[in-house]
Amino acid sequence: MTAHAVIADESQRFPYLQGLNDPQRDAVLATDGPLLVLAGAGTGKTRVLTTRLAHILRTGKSWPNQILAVTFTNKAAQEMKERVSAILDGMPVEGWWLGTFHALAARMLRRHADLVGLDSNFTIIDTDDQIRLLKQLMEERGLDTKKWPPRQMIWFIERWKDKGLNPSDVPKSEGAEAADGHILALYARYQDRLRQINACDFGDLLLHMVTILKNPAHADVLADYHRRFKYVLVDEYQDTNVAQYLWLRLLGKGTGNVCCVGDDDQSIYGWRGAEVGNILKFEKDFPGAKIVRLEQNYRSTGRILAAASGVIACNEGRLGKTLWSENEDGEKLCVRGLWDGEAEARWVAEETESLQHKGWSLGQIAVLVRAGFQTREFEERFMQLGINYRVIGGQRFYERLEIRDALAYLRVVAQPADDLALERIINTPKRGIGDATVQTLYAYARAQGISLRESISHLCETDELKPKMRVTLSALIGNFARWRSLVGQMPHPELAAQILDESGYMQMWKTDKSPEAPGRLENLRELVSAMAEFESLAEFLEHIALVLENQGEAADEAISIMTLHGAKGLEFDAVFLPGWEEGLFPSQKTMDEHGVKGLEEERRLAYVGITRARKRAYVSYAARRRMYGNWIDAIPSRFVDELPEEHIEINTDLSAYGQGRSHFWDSSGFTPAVQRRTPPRPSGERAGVRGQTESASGFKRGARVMHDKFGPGTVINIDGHKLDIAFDRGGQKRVMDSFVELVEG
DNA sequence: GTGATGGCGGTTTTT
DNA sequence: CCGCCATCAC
Repeated sequence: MTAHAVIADESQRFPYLQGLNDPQRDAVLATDGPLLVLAGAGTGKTRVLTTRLAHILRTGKSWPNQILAVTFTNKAAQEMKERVSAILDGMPVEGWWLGTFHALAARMLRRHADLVGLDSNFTIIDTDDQIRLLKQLMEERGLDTKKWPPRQMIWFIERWKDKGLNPSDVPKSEGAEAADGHILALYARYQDRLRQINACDFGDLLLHMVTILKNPAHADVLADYHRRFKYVLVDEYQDTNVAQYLWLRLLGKGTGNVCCVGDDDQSIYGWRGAEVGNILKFEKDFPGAKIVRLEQNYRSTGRILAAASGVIACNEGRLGKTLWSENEDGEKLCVRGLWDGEAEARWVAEETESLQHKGWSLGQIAVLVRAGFQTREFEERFMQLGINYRVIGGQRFYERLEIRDALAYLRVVAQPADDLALERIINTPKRGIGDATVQTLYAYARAQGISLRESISHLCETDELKPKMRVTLSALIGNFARWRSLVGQMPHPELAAQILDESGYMQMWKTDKSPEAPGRLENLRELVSAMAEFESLAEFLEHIALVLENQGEAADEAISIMTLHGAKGLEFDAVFLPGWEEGLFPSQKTMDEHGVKGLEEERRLAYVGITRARKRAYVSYAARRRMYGNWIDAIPSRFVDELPEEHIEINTDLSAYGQGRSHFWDSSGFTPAVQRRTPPRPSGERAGVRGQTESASGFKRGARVMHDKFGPGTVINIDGHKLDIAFDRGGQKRVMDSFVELVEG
C-alpha cells in the first residue's frame, strides 16, 4: 500500500481523522514515543489534542483511566472532556485522569497525604489565607510586615514552590536579604504550620507530589503510577513551571508516550514561574522525540497573521514557526493615535457601533487590555452609549467576602484543625471576640502544639478567660461540634443553610443597611443551591477550591472586555488592542524587573492579542493618560513600530505621527480636530462631586433605582448627571442618570 | 473591642 | 484617584 492509500484507509476506519491536515494527522497518529506538537495560534491545537485522545481510546491502545491528560484551566479540561466524549459517541468521562495540574495532583495527594505528614482530608487554602498565615508567622518572629509585605514574601515562597524546591532545597544565597534574612526560615516555618493545620496551598499540591514521587523510599508509589499510565498528554506546555515539569517527567518516565502541545510564542506566564525553557528543551528531556509543527492558521486573515508574525519575529530564542494561511488577506490593521484615554474609549465605542451597524455581532468583539484598571474607561463609555458589555475576569464568585466567610464556616465543620478558617469567622458576625482574645488562644495553641479549636476547649475549662468570653467561645465550638455531627445526617445544602442561619451570619447581612447587602445574601443563597450538585460537603469544598468556574453571566450579546492574559485561547471576529504605549504596554515594571526577558514576554502578549482576531484588529495608543489622578504623557509602544508597515493603516489625531513612526510627540501641543469637537467638560462639573446629594435631574443619594441593563440598585454617589450606583447584582457602576428610573420603596 | 481617619501603594492570574 | 491597612480615639 502506498502512503496515500494508508491514509485513505485510516480515514475510512476512523472518520474523525477526516478534515485534518497532514501535520495534524501526524500528531494524532504518532501515539507512541515522545511527541512535541508546536502549535501556532489558531492552528487547530485543541482539535489535535482531542482527536489524539479519542484515537488512542478508539484503537484500543489503552483504557480511559490509563491516560493522564493535563490542562491548565478547568475550562480547557472541560472542553477536552466534552469534545473527546463527543467523538466517541458520548462515552462517559467519569474516572478519567483528565484535569488541571492542580486537580490531578490533589487527587493523587489525597491518596498519599500521610507520606508528607498530612491527613487525606487536608484543606486547600487560597491566596488570602496564605497571606494571613504568613503574616501571623512574621509577627510571631517580630518581623516588620511593613518593610516586608507578607504578600511579597509569599511571592518568594511561591516561586520556590514553582521550582519544586522544599525549604531545605533552596540555595542559601537566594533572597537572603528578604525579611531581614529570615525568608528561608519563614518558608520552613510556613510549611510546618500548614502541615499542623492540615492544609496545602496550591503550590503544595504539586510540590508534595513531586517530593513523594522522587523519593526512592516511596518508589512503590511511582511504580504504581507507571503501571497505570500508558499515555500522557499535556496542553499549553509552554506554561508549565518546574514543579509541573518534574511531576510530568516523573510520571511520564514509565511509558515514554508523552505528548506535549504548546507554543513558545504564547508563553506569557513567566512572571508566575512558567519556564519557556521546558518546551525549548523537550528533545533533550525525551530523546528521540518527534516534533510536529502546526503552522497552517485557520483563524485569522492574512494581514492579521502577517502583523502578528512581524511583531513576534523581533523575539530571539524562538523554536521558530512560519504561520501561513489560505484565508484571504483581509483589511489592514487599523492603528490609531488618540489624544487621551477618554478619546480612545470614545473611539473604540464608535468603531464598535459602526461594526454593529454593519451586522457584526457584539459577542464576537473584544477589547483586550494590558492591565485590569484599563477596563474602567471602556466600561464607562459603553455604559453611556448603552453598549452591552461584559468584563471577563475580575473578582470571582468564590473570592467574594461573603462567600469566603461562608466557606470558612463549612471548612471548620469539615476539618476541625483548619485554624485559618476558624480565625476568619471567629468574630464574624461580631461576638465580642477581639484581637486580644484571639492572640491568647493562639499563644496557648502554640505552646501546647494544638489547634485553635482545641485551644478554645482547653481554655474554657480554666479561668484564663473572662467568664463571659468562656460562654461565648464554648457556645461557638459547641455549635461547630453539633454541626459536625450532622454531616452525613442530612443533605449538605440544608446543613449549610442551617449553619449560616444558626451562626447568625445570614442575620448579619439582613441587618446590614449597606447597598451591597442584598447582593451578598443573594450570593449566599446561590452558594447553598450550588452545593446540591455535589455528592458531599468534602467534595463540594474540593471543587470550590480547585474547579469552580466563574459564575456564568447572562447570555446576552455583549462586547467582552478583558486582559490580554485572560484572552489566551479565545478568538473574536474583531479585537481592539488599546493602550499600546511605552510603559503601559510593554509594562515598565516588567522591563525594569526582567529586562529583555520581560520585554520578550510582553511581545508575546502582543502576539497573543493580535492573533485573537479573526477579521479585524485595531491597535490604539493615547498621547496622555490619567493615571492615579495625574496626567502622564506617553509615547507609542515600540510594538507599534514593529507592526509591518504594509499591513497597517495609521490614522492619528496627533500631529507628529505619520512621518515615519517617530517615538516623540510634538511638544507644541497641536490640538487635533477630534479634540475640538468635544471640548473638555466644564470644570464645574468635573469638580462638582463628592458632597453632592442630588443629581442635576433630581436623583437623591440612597434612592432606589432601576437600570435597563443592570437591574435594581441604590444610588451611592452623585456627580452632576452621573450616578454611582451599587447594583444588587453586578457591583458598583457609574451611569448616566438618563439610563435609570426611580423606583418606589 | 469597635468605629473613624490618614497614609501609602498601585501589572499580568490560574489553581 | 481609589481602596486597603494601620493607627488612633472612644
